[in-house]
Amino acid sequence: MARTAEKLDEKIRARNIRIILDVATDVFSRKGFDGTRIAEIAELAELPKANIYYYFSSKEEIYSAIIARLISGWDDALANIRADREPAEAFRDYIRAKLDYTARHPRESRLFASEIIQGARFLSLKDRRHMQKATDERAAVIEGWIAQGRMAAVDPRHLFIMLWAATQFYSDFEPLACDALNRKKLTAKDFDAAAETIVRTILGGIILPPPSR
Amino acid sequence: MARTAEKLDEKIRARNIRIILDVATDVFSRKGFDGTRIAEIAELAELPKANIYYYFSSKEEIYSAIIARLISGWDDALANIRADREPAEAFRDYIRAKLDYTARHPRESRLFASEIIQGARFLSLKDRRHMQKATDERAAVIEGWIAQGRMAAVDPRHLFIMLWAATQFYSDFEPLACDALNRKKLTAKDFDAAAETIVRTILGGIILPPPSR
DNA sequence: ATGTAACCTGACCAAGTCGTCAATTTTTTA
DNA sequence: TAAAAAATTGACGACTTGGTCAGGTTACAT
Repeated sequence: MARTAEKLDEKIRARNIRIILDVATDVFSRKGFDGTRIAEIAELAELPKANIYYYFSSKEEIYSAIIARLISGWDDALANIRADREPAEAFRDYIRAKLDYTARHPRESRLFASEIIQGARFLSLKDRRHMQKATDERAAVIEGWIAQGRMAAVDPRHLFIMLWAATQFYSDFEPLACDALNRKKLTAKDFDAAAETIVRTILGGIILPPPSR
Repeated sequence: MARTAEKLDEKIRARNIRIILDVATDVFSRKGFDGTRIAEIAELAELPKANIYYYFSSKEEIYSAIIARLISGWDDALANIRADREPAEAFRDYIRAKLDYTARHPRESRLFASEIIQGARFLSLKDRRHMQKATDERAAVIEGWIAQGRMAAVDPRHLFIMLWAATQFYSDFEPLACDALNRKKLTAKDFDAAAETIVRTILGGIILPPPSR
């Protein structure tokens, strides 16, 4: 019967596709699109190379599948920027959520970064539009806060870029972050300190008012 | 005579090497190390491929030469962080200098970023130590400012990471920046607005004090 | 049991890759 | 101008790559 067939079908397909995407994420994030060999993905997935091509018709298809999968992850963090929230708390939660996500998914983060650096060749127009729309909406929220006098009048789009950049950095450029912090590897504590610094700097600035009197 | 020989030697050698490094920077920055074909470098340099190998013994040698060349560029921006300066002005000038450099050398910036993302495979230990030392020295300056009560007590190393990340972003992730700002291409005005936003946000924070009274 | 659809895979290919080399031309020196 | 040094280059070879395919096996419905 079709139902049972589909079920097993799902099981084997789903399992293999999951494994392939999983190890492919790892390799792509370390070697980039061109540096990645299908043979290496096959090896790590413990499948013959031809079997990879049974599920995916090309290297690009695997790559695109990974990108499409990870974009939605950022939406959750962005959801913190809502008009009905207190700006300070919204930004704090956003920064923490974004850092948390990037700390938990460094490979996806790096893969995406390397894709953008090389010109966003495989980032679908749909995904780009989705991200643009998300940015537009949050920018509107921030402009509302500014109009209400609850925030300084900064360009919300550049502000987003700043936050995105600061949070991504720790995963994307981990070797640089390690050097800057004198670490062999980044720990959860380092991500906490990063959140602390970013939140404090963004919210309050770093320059103290001159001593009163 | 040796002097004359060296002179012409310099001319032809220097010229070809300059051309090769120049076009190689372009290709490497767009395609990454593995994606770059020596044949393409040769074509753009208008030299036969074998001639490239007359000056460089491998693809890696070209790549490393480029990296070594660009690191010194950042030192100039960092020079703004000096103990004898007013913190606010020092940071403003640093941010502007860094953004200016990255706007003028986007290819080098991207090449470096892609090198780091892929694990800093070819970044020499010497270069890494150099960057670490530069960070250490500026961190000490900032700690001095904090001790003097001229700055909020933020972790200077995370602060540097923030500034580095925010300034690099516009070149490294230009497609994302374009999407976020609704642009086809970034202009000098956009870099000005970026500097304005970063400086204002970092220095003063974005949260206004509650209206007095 | 048996037919069928899904799944698996070793062997293969055409296209491209980096890097080499021997032979030639150009430039410099004496 | 002749010898030497530097620069140039077409052709080539060993190797790797993404992708194909025909023929096999496994899982399942009936």
